[in-house]
Amino acid sequence: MNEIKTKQQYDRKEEVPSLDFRIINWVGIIDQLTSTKMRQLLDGSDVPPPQFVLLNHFSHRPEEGKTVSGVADAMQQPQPGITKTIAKMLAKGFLRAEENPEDGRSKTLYLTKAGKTAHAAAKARLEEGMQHTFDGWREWEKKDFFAFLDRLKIYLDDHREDRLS
Amino acid sequence: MNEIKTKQQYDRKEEVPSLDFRIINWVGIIDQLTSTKMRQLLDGSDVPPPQFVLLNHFSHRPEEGKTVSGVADAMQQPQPGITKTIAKMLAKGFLRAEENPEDGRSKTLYLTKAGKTAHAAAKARLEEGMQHTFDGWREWEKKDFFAFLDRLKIYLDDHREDRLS
DNA sequence: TTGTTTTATATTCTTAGGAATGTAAAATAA
DNA sequence: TTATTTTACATTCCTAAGAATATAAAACAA
Repeated sequence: MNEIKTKQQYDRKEEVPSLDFRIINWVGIIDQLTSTKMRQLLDGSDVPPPQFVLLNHFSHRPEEGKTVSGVADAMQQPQPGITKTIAKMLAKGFLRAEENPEDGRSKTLYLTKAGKTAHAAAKARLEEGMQHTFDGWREWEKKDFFAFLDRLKIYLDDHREDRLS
Repeated sequence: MNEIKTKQQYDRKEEVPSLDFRIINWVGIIDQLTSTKMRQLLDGSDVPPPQFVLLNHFSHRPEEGKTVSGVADAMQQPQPGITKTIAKMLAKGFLRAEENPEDGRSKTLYLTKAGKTAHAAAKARLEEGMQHTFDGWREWEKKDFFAFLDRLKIYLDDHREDRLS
């Protein structure tokens, strides 16, 4: 991305994208592939992928209540989408909402027993289906890989200008 | 993903996902962030992200014609979505379709001059907007990072069962 | 206190993606 | 040759995600 290319180079028959570009591109492809896999693995369960992602989030420190906008921010997604997913999860009883007596606008969301159960079942399916993904990887390789991902994520996170609602 | 956890461990207050899971998860977050950035950078241009991705593909060996299903396969996306995106690109003149005299079912798609121009403009916007993403990275780090991504991608690619249409 | 701004969430609209299915041409089988 | 299957692409329907906006409560300012 930060290479300056001459017109000459652009005109080559086969254009080779920069490493920067390819990294971003590969991340997109991997996300595509894992999302597809995840959808297949969760197919037929009562937890579609968007809800699994939220269940995942709620499982992290489950005793703490979360707000819609808090979840939206953590998920780095626009609030309206989160509202809709949460509405479905409330309807299914995976979450429960508590009115906030201090502030009539907001409500606090908690994972229910049913939500925990659904999450565990979905997670088991995914773990089962993806257990061989990193076969052959050394532990340090996974750590190094994750460190690269984290470094990139932190940069992108720090430099995004949306700061969702 | 391939760690076997005891019930005991699952019941801890704060559940720490395995490294495998976190890698997949981080990829998803990075894709989310870069997609958002890309959408913002291309906003107002005549090339929305899905079309940019295809223009990118067509720019690679532009002299070779491509078929709808060939593109769908390369993009690892279902064919109907590709058909729709290509229809828009044909309408805008970014692509041109040639009948195949040998086979009345298929058609061959080529990038037009207008398509090349649109692609170059969109690419310049993206490069401009993302040029600092890898500031501070050594070349070997990017190479190592890409190698990890590629290794994971190859595994996922080899083990997907969809084999789109 | 009244008017304005900010904050939390909900609703609506549009586009994109995926699943299922349809159509028509080509390949294959009987 | 005729029937069946396969292949390439198109269409339809549904869910999801993003943009814009609405509503309503709280905080703040005059």
